[in-house]
Amino acid sequence: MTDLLPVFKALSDETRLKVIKLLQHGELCVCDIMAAFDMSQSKVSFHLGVLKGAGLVKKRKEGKWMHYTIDDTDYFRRLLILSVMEGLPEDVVKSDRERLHDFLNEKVNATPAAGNCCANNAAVRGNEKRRR
Amino acid sequence: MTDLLPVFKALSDETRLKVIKLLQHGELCVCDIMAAFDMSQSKVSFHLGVLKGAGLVKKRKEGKWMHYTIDDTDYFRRLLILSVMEGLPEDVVKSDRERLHDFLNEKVNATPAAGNCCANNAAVRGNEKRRR
DNA sequence: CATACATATCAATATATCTTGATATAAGAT
DNA sequence: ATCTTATATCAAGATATATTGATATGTATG
Repeated sequence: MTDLLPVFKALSDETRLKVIKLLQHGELCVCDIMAAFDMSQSKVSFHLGVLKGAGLVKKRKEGKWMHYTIDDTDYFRRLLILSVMEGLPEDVVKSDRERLHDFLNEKVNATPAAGNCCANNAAVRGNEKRRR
Repeated sequence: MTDLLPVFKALSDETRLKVIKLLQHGELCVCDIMAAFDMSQSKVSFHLGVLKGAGLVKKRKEGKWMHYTIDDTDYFRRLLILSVMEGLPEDVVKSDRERLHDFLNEKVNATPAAGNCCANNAAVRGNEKRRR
């Protein structure tokens, strides 16, 4: 088994636990997560980087986008992931899932001419502040 | 299940993982752990406090001594503890177990007149420095 | 009761981790 | 080619956590 410490460190942050929970139902790209949590881009990237470093998520590049998923190749990590899914009550991420849902809808409907993920979405330009 | 975060936080420190590992074969008092790791008293107390706060160990008072053990009442924690026991290779704590072993021997043999745990042991008075 | 001992706690400092805002890079679109 | 978009990375500041040395508390011992 690999080094335990980085895995536990990666799991010892509320934001990252919520990111894991959000990934429960499948792949999301960075801007989906930004929209869901109304969180700045660098913050999201940072936390995804930590999760990646601990082998808890993996990424897949597709054009401009980077898609993240739960990495369930290792048994120990999968077990931890499972306990996060089980242990974090769904209502902790309720509003986040709602924002995500809305955002994904806009993506489908309102996408302009070409394949822009979120150009038309205000939550995208790192503006947690502006919105509050 | 209880709050995950404090549990993962408690596990995200090398010293505490080693303390858990050291407790694998049963109860130890604070000064045993001090001797094993050649570590200051307040440092040991601090880390035991964090583990206690996360429900990963429990304590039992006996006279002047405080004995700590793995707390295996909760299923999720027990599982994590198990992965620490399995995941931390034994040689990470090899020299610590040796020091512990020596210390426990001294305790049995050289204990003066009355029930002093470690009055006669140099490792006891918080002197990591002096020994190196 | 005065003293030694085992442990806990506290204040100050040191260190690690997160957050923010800015800039860099790479892929598409125009 | 140039501009826009998506993401990563970096430096600076903010916050959290760990370490140290000192003091406090409870318990036995002389």
